[in-house]
Amino acid sequence: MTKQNFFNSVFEVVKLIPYGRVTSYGAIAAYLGAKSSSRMVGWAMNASHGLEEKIPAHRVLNRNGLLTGKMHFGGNTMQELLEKEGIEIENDQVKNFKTLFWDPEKELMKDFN
DNA sequence: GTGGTGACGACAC
DNA sequence: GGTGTCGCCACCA
Repeated sequence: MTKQNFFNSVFEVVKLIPYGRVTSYGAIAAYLGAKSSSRMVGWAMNASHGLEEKIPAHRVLNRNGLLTGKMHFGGNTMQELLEKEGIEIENDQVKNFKTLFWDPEKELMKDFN
């Protein structure tokens, strides 16, 4: 629980995203208590590039389930990774996003109970 | 210390 | 409903 920095906390949450599930920047931001600062989540993802830790940033999408950051993965890497996990992508957007959506606050709180 | 920037979100038009 | 604008806060130059 090295909550040294904001984006470090983001990594902790992102790494908790289960296989074949996705979440949104806003959800993570809200979990960290800064839903208004969803940009910071994306900024944290930017830092995940050079990290040794394997951050499944491809599972983090924007509020619409759109693969906003696929360009940062390089081409369609992000989409291929999601499809490899059984997630259907259509027009750079996750199908059944509402179903595959993984809310950290909800899921983690359920785990505590 | 100040200013600019950003893988977003919400609201206004 | 699509587009434009503001806000939000951490990080870098």
